[in-house]
Amino acid sequence: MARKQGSHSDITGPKLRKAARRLIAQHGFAAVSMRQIAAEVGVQAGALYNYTPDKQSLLFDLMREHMEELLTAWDVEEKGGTALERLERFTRFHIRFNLPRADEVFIAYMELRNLSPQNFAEIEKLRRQYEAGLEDILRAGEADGVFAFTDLRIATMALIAMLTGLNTWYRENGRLGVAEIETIYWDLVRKAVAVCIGRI
Amino acid sequence: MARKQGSHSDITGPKLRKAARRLIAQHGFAAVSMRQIAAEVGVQAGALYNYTPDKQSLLFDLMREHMEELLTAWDVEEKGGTALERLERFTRFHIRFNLPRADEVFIAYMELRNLSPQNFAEIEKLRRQYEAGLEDILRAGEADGVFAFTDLRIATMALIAMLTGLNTWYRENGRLGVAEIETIYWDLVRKAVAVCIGRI
DNA sequence: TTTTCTTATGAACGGATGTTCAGTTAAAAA
DNA sequence: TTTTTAACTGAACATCCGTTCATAAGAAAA
Repeated sequence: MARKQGSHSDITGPKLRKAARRLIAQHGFAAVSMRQIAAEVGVQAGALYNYTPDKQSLLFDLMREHMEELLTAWDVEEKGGTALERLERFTRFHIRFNLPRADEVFIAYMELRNLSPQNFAEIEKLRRQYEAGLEDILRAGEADGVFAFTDLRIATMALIAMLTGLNTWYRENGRLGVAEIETIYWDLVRKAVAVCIGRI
Repeated sequence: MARKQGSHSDITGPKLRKAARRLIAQHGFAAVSMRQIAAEVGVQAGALYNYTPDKQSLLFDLMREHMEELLTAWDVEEKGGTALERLERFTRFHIRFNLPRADEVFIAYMELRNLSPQNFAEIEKLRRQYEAGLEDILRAGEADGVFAFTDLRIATMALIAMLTGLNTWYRENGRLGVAEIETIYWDLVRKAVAVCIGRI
């Protein structure tokens, strides 16, 4: 036996990425074998090498793809308005983009250590680019006197960690819908960095 | 050759835990072999099985040990005072406890999926116990009218994610000392949940 | 239809994996 | 000192790993 009926790279390629994404998110990159992925695709292990030069590239491509989608989607968002409006837009965007991509986000955060040094550097660059988007907003707000925090870099990282942490406990069909969650988080984010006059 | 000079279970035991902690944090549980761990201990792979029944138990014991140390240390902290004082104590405790335990925290968050189902359930129980500590404080503060948030559970998870995220970027000998970081984070935490009167 | 290109198989490669165990030697107890 | 116990070796087990490749067969082009 050799080539199967109906087989086509436009079908097998996406199948491979999907299977790899799911299995790596569930068990971890190192714990998943090429044979397991091949089985989920419905193909022998050797066939995967028509689509990726090696296992490492498979992981790297998944992560780069995700990060580039993230940056592209953020680029498309409206950019103007007050710092407060921009921060709300970032918060809602981050949640709306990440929530339906549980596996991708999980991999992007958990499998960094399984990247080769140069691949790691490239992903890290993309990630810093995204963080810079939030940092710019916070900086602008501080200059305008509407935001107040002790340290810009820490505030940036703290907010991103808070938002991304959502992915660790959110489950579809849970108690709250995405729109509600967005609003709840926006409330926390806004207050954390907003200038606050009055009690406390 | 067999038993080595100076060998003793009181020495090799801790050495094993330390080596396992470091290697698993660096490369991931699945990516680290018993032979690698043994090499770092300075022993053959077979010798490790005097200290752990299998690889899975090694991971589980590391995680349980960490979680129990965390809960014990938190139990010892003072419990009284206003909700605001209690929240500050929790914030500073969390940072002070977790920062010097980068490897343990990393493992506790990243390797959950490599636990067997019953081991996972046990670790999850301990983690929820810790989260309940913060949740109680937030609930008390809300009842007293000093804290305000839309959803108690989300506020709890958001704050923990924000605090724990610190471990992903903090480096010893960095720009800021632990005391400063504590204060900066306490500022963010306090504002995020505090009742706020005035602008914004 | 015939030819060419794509997409797969399945066996094979060397090496790594977790774990077991009989045997050996150092340390502790008698 | 002799005996017992604790700690470790080194080889072996079956199995899995990522990757390569000659080969086969379906799909597309001629």
